[in-house]
Amino acid sequence: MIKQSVQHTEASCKKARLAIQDTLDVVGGKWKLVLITVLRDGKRKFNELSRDAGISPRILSKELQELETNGLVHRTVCNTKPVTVEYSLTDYSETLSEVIVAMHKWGMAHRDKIISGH
Amino acid sequence: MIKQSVQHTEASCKKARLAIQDTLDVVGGKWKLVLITVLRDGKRKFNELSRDAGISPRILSKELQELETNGLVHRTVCNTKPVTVEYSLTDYSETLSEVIVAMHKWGMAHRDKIISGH
DNA sequence: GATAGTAGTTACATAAATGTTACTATATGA
DNA sequence: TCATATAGTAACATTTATGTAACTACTATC
Repeated sequence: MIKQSVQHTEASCKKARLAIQDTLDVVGGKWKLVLITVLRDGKRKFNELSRDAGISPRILSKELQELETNGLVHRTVCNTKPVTVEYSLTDYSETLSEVIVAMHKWGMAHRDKIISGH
Repeated sequence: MIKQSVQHTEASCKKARLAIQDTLDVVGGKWKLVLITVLRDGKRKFNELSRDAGISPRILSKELQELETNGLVHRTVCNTKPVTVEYSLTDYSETLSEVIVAMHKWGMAHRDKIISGH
């Protein structure tokens, strides 16, 4: 294996940090990735999400709006007796797969490491 | 390609969410991944990190302690004229590679998407 | 002895995130 | 008319994260 000589300017480093901060802005915080994980299992109604994720309506509403703004979640109003609203993942949210899988794997492995006592 | 029938209990979903929250606990927030990214470029002294990452000593100190606790960063006191302290990544921090690379890639792509107007 | 550099810490202040409770609006059926 | 269900929103409280400024302890050099 040959060690690549990577272009490594101060600017490129700054960009890397920005990219990571961008990702954290969109998907960081306590709930965003949790909601996405739940929705990967299938669409949910507002109250279902609230129950399934254990998140209060106020925060849920805010988080869903932000996810919608970033094109990750789609909101559908249904013509039901009392109006229901279904939230589902967009196709674009698929682009987050790698991130989610990587974080899932790492979280499991790290927990094992901690439990086994380093 | 065959669609796998994945074991998909409520418990396994809850675990997935926990794993992701674990990862966010260790590596989320405004600075942790930024510091790791900087340190991937090589070890730094305390003040260098403060300057390079644009983070105040108080927060830097706290973040470094947490990273050390989680086995991601190593702290070395050097026998220099005024004592200096070098911070570097541990071997264990390598396990975060996938997460970091995935977040880096996604952040860049998402920024491009936003700039190009969806 | 005074000054300056390194690595922090302390006390204080502010900002951001999250939580709790109660409420609105709409509609259905008892 | 009253109770119930859905999807939120509003007002308020609390907790957590982050920032700022000044300070300590140690040592070397002027």
